[in-house]
Amino acid sequence: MGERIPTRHSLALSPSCNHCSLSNLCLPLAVSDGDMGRLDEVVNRGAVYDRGQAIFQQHTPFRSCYAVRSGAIKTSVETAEGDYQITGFYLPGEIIGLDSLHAEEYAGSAIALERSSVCEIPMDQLESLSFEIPTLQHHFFQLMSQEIQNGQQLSLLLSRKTAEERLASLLLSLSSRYERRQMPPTAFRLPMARNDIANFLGLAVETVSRVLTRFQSQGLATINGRSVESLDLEGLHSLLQSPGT
Amino acid sequence: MGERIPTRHSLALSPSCNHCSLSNLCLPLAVSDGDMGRLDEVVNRGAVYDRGQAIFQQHTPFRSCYAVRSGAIKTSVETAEGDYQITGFYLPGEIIGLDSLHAEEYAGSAIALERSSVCEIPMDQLESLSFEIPTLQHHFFQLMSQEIQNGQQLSLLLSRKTAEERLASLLLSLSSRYERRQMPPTAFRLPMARNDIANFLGLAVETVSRVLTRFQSQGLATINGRSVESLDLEGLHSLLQSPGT
DNA sequence: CGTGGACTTGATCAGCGTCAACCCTCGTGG
DNA sequence: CCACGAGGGTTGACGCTGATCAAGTCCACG
Repeated sequence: MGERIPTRHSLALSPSCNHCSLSNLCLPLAVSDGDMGRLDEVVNRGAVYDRGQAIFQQHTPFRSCYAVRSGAIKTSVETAEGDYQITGFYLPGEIIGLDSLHAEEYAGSAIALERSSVCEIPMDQLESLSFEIPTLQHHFFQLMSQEIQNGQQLSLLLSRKTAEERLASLLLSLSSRYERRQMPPTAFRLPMARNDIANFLGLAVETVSRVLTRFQSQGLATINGRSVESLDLEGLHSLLQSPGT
Repeated sequence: MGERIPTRHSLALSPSCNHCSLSNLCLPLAVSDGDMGRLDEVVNRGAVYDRGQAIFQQHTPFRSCYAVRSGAIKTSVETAEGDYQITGFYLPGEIIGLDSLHAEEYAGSAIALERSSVCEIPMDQLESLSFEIPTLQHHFFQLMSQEIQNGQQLSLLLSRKTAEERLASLLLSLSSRYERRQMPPTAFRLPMARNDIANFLGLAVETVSRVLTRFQSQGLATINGRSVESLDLEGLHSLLQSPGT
């Protein structure tokens, strides 16, 4: 259990953001080579979390955002009334915690879906740094506004789409994100449980299960537990066109 | 139609953000008196839009965010497939357009729900200015992360709440926001049509109508068209407690 | 005073949630 | 090595919430 296993892809020991294999997805893409040293001083690289462990928890003091380095993370918010909503799934190169920047406490929790490593970005230091590196401030504005848009897309999906469309959207989103990470877009492992998918998409677990088997029988994908194969990207896309107009 | 009517509350001619009656809600709260002049140079104050007019439109070149000065604004996104989702209602002192900061084009549209005036904030200038005024950059980070959280709350509402809970949430949100603006929290006018409410909350217009009349018959509010009176804040709040635990 | 859009009300219907049973997989321990 | 149990996943039957369709009313406007 507590054994130390080197993270795969040998990410673990990379001494600088500069040499990280994710440098074209992550913060480094906003920082010139000359300023990279400054970034390295601020970022704490490579903490590892096991499946189920929390990177941070709602209502604890806010310190840092985190860049996902390997694995996969889910973020969620919980209301006083006990409703629980997963707000996103994050893959390597993506940043979590941006929704808490304005507060003293984390606005939500982040849990590792599988053994994952993350890089800590202490935000007080980063904020100072971004006074000196204009492109960095600009990049954070971009990241956050992108995050707002993702939320809007999610809202749209939750209020207007059918169960099939929701699942199709999720599969296509994962597919394209894996593709950007040089991984096969039509065959991958789902890092999250059916439960998580259901919660994220605002459906019941049973519905998720049913729709996925329906996809299977329609030849849109081969799905076995968490493994997805031969995704029919075209077919899924055509599900999203509402028959309007 | 083209007649010039002075905006109410005599906001129209205020020469500086400093003297604006919204200065404790809007950008000025992040700027010291000494720096206020710099802010004034950047902000274009007081353009007026009639009901139905667009402050900006999706897919047009992004230039500026806008602070609502009087009236009320709705923002929305439209997908390629023709789905249309209202993403928020904005009251005086609130900022619109933050979701587009990262892009060349506006990610959504903003439409005046009633005759409204807004102050334009050209973002290239503001971004430069925020290098020099640390509290301003910080404030924008805060605004944006608040906006992300609003989106998460909306997602939660759309995926977990019943029609009654959604309406109750909206009424309570408006109520508390009016209160912060020194207006009565239990009696106000709804600036938006039933259609807009329905779209925003992911319901059919008919459902909105039915639920509102049900509220009325339960004594939770007196609702007549767009006028809301004697809101029972306690009662509405108790609707939100899911009977869990 | 008349017209069109916003709003309400009623009847019907279906998508998806809920409840319940079952299965499959994998890790644990005898 | 196998038995067991627990958690995740699938499948089926049923009912409810809210969408849809269809009239009808109210109101603001010209």
